[in-house]
Amino acid sequence: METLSPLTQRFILHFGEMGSRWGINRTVGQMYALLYVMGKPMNADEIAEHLSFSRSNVSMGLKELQAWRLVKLMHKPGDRREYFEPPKDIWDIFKALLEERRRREIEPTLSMLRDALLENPASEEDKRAQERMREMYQLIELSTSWFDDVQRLSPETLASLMKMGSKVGKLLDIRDKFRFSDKDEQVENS
Amino acid sequence: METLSPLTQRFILHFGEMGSRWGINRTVGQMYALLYVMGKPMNADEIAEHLSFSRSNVSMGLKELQAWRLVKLMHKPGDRREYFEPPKDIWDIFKALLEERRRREIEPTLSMLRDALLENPASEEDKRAQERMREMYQLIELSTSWFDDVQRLSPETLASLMKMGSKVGKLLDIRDKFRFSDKDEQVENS
DNA sequence: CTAGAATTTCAGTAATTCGTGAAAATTCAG
DNA sequence: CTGAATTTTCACGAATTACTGAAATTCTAG
Repeated sequence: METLSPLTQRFILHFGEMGSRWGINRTVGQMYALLYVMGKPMNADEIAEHLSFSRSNVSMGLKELQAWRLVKLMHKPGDRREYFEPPKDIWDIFKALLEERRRREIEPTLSMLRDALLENPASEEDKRAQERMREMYQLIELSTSWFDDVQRLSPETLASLMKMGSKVGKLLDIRDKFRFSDKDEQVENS
Repeated sequence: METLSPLTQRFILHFGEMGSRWGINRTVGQMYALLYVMGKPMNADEIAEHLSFSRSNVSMGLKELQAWRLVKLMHKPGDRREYFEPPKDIWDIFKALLEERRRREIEPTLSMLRDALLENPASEEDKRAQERMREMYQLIELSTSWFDDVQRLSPETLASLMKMGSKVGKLLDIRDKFRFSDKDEQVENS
């Protein structure tokens, strides 16, 4: 850690602290921050060296970062060791993060709700419970499938979409002018 | 817990398990699930009773849920105890969740990055580090301010936006056509 | 193949987080 | 005011999670 500039150190320490809030642990957060800020491939020993972690901890951490697809494994010619680096395009990082989070935090709930909704209610209490669950299911389903769709957009389109901000709402009005008299062509198709 | 139907129990237990992934703990997750699925205001003793938690744990948990704005405090006339219930509109829950998460998980990083970027680089290493930080800053800034904007939309607009999915991208093309021409005269030929 | 270089596994300890009960504080009806 | 009802605080043991070093495994140059 003393091998790094104060600026870099602060960055890394911050990611360590935040790590817990993000569902990864402190050391994994620091490892990611190091790789990100250095912006060049590093091997496990270098990481362990810079951060003064045990070699085995680094190994674990890198495995986790790979599971999150936040780092990629690569090799240098003539060097047997494995090198790691974050995706160069920050949008890829962003997407990986959202996607993985969805897989871990949303998907299991969705499938649990699906199951619960299939069951037939044994009581009035169950009926009402299922009603609540259905609301939840529909919202999650809607927002994740929206997310799927949007994720397929190119970074550029995505960026300009975001830059528009709430003006996107106004676009809906414009779009409505195109709607002519087609019945089911309203929201689903355009 | 035995006072609840099996269906409800499963729902609650699931939220307990997921709790950890969501950055809240098991018991808080269960408390929320109970309140959500019952769909009616409950007081702390009732919650402790149903879930067999200590009264003090329920008190802590409710405080945390309030901090997340996932439950509201209310009173029943002629009853001194405090009752809790989740917001009735599920969109409000959704927004509260996103907003709070942003406040806790994003905001601190944003401000750390702002600070780091103000500093003037002491070395080439710092220059490159700042460059990486700037990329990150811009992405986060862009997506959170977008989120701010979108959050202001009405639930209906938001819902139809989501239902459009990636077709929103196509709208951008339409919009571009307007940008380079006059106004509503374009409408007829599409 | 083999030897050593590189990585992973894992058992054990350290550190953190959780949940409880007892006690303190707050609230409000009378 | 008073005191009973209600809620909150907090220290402590229980449970979970994180990190390490040693040993095992995998890999590849020769």
